[in-house]
Amino acid sequence: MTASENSEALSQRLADSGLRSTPQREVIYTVLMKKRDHPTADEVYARVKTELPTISLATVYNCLETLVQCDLVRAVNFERGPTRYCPNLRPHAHFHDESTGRTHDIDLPPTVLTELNRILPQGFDAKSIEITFRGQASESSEHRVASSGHP
Amino acid sequence: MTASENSEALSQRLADSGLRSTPQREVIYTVLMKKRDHPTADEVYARVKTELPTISLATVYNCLETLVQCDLVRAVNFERGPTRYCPNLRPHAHFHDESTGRTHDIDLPPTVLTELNRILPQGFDAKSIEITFRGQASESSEHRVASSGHP
DNA sequence: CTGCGACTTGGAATTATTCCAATTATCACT
DNA sequence: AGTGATAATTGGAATAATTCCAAGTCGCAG
Repeated sequence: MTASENSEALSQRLADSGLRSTPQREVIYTVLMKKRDHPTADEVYARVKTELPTISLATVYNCLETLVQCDLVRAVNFERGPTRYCPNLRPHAHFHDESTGRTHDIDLPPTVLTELNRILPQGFDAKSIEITFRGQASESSEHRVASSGHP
Repeated sequence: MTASENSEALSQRLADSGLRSTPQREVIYTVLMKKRDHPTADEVYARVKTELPTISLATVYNCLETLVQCDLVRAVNFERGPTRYCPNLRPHAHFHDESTGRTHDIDLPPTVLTELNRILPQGFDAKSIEITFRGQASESSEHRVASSGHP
């Protein structure tokens, strides 16, 4: 997918929600797509500033929230720390490597999702499931999945 | 399990970690066991104060952290909001009811856990898994599982 | 009974995020 | 092109949750 295709998809999605495509939203989305490493709002702010030096942190928060609303980005919360943002839209879990602090995306087979929904007692209707593994990932696993994280 | 048994278990666990059993720790643990509704630190603070009026919020945070370290309590983080605390030690997921704000514990069959571990690529070794459902729970599900939450 | 380390306390500091009021940009329509 | 109306951005102040820190207290080993 090319950059302009992304941008197209972005403005389309925004338009669908009755929202405008702005330079700020575009750059923020591009930044997320370019380095898919679950950055915090602060980190996004730092990266975006090289391209839009006058952008404000408030705008970064606003735009990220907007992207989340449009289902273009997922907000991810690990224990305590700040919210992180992830442009991977396929159903996936997160593996949080406790020794490196990095976060890896783990694809979720649909069978697992249906299996999980089965454990819900009657009357519970889940709209979304969030799964987080915590542990260690070996050196060699480094390049096996979409990944990366906060150094 | 009686109150004194709980207290016994508590001081035992603490001792195992080379820590002392203190009134503050005991009351906080008791409070969590009595109303198992995933309270925040603030809520715990409020409840504990009726018994120990001079306790400080810092101590509540310290003690909760201690209990988490000793594996007597689990810290639970839903998106953004403050950390909540849960004395249910059996493997379980959380169901977050978006309309009431309540949190329900959902028991996890061991088969599901092994299934989940199977989706991890080689080299990933998970020490823990956290699962959160988000959605709606119907009226009738109210009393089917251990539950409750922030009103 | 005394000293040492563990524990608690209050308040200050930090961090992440949200709020708000004032601009600025963009669109729809003339 | 001009003009409102509406949406978006901005900076700074405000809030919320948590952590930090220095001082005081407690309890047990010697």
